[in-house]
Amino acid sequence: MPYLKRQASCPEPIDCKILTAALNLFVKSGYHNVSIHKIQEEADVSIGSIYRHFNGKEGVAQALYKHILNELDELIDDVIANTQAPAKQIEEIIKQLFEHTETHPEIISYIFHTKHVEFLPNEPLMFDAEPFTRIKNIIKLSIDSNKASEMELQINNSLIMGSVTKLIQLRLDGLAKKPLVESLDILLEKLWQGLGVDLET
Amino acid sequence: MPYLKRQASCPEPIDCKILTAALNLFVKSGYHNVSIHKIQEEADVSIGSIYRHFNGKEGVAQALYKHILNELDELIDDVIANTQAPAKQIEEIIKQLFEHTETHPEIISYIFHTKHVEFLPNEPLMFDAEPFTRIKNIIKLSIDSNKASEMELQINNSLIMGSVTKLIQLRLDGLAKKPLVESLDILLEKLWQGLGVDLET
DNA sequence: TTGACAAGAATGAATATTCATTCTATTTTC
DNA sequence: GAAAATAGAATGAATATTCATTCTTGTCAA
Repeated sequence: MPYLKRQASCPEPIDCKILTAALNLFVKSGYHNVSIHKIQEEADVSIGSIYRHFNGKEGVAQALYKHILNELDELIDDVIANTQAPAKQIEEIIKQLFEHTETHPEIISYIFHTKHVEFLPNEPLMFDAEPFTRIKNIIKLSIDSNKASEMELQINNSLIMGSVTKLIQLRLDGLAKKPLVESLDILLEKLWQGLGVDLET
Repeated sequence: MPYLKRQASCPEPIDCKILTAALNLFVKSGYHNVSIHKIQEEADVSIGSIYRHFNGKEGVAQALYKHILNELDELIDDVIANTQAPAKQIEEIIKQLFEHTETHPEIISYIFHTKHVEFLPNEPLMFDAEPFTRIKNIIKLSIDSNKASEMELQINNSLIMGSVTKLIQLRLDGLAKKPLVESLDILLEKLWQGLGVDLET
């Protein structure tokens, strides 16, 4: 099973094999271009097992989705636990995302480069999911927003998460030559400047 | 003898009917969830015609893609013809995109809310397509970039196009309550501020 | 003006294929 | 040895594509 943090243990359990295989295939070809049979082949398990564990293809995609959102949520927990100022928390979250783009591109791709609605119609839109609403809140806190309207909050959020998402996608598509962490400082400088945030480092 | 006016002649040409139907269906359900038969039904033409005109489902999607990229290209032509300063050109392009999001949401959605690689594997990545490389160039011109590195240009581009894309997607998903044009001024202010661009209006 | 004829556009039933799912047999685990 | 897990061949529903036929339109001879 793909973990953001932990290493998978030695005798890989069958459901982890399935999820790992599915993740790789989904990311490479897109959900609809991947058949159960391909997953079965790649994971080196039987079709029966896939049905027993996940009750079919959509079940696999859904389990993956929830698993990864969970890990993202834990990542945010960690950042919050170890960082004080909201603005610093945002910086750290972005940094972590950029790093994971290098070390776990499939996971990041499944989050940031996939249109889940097209195969998980019953899941809430991703940016309504827990980790992203939390990020939105931290952004709100990090910017002096006494008199900020709903609309302005949305713009701030779009500036930060929009540019981060765009960079991640460029990198995943091979259009960004260097690891994103190298862009981090410049990006943050421009972001905070645009948003009028003063950081007393 | 008085006679009823003939049915309005000039019936919509068949390939337009097909493209319009396909666009609506693709945007609503996603390419892979739309069958040729649904297109046939929605367009009120025969399956044979779809094959005659576009040689199948993928052909329809491809024709749509090229058609829409073309229109976007023309939009940029217009803006360039009527606006001097690059920064103003960018502003106008963003404004047009925001307006089109209200008046032609399907078209904008097909551009900004679709993963084309998953069904048009032979088309270049969208942000490598003509209109977007042109936008990238205008952005480059609009920002004093004598000493700007490749990386910095990419960050600038991500800030602008990333936030614009994000806002458009929010609006298309119904998560932005008001038309985006109302956000335009604030967005531009923050963008230029972040990018260090002075506008002598 | 009329009717015969040709060219090509449109039709949609029939076909071929793909692929998710089911089901029974087999193996493993405790 | 019972229960749980795994296997993968068989099934059939969904769906892309083909193609023989019908319809439309334009041309030209009588």
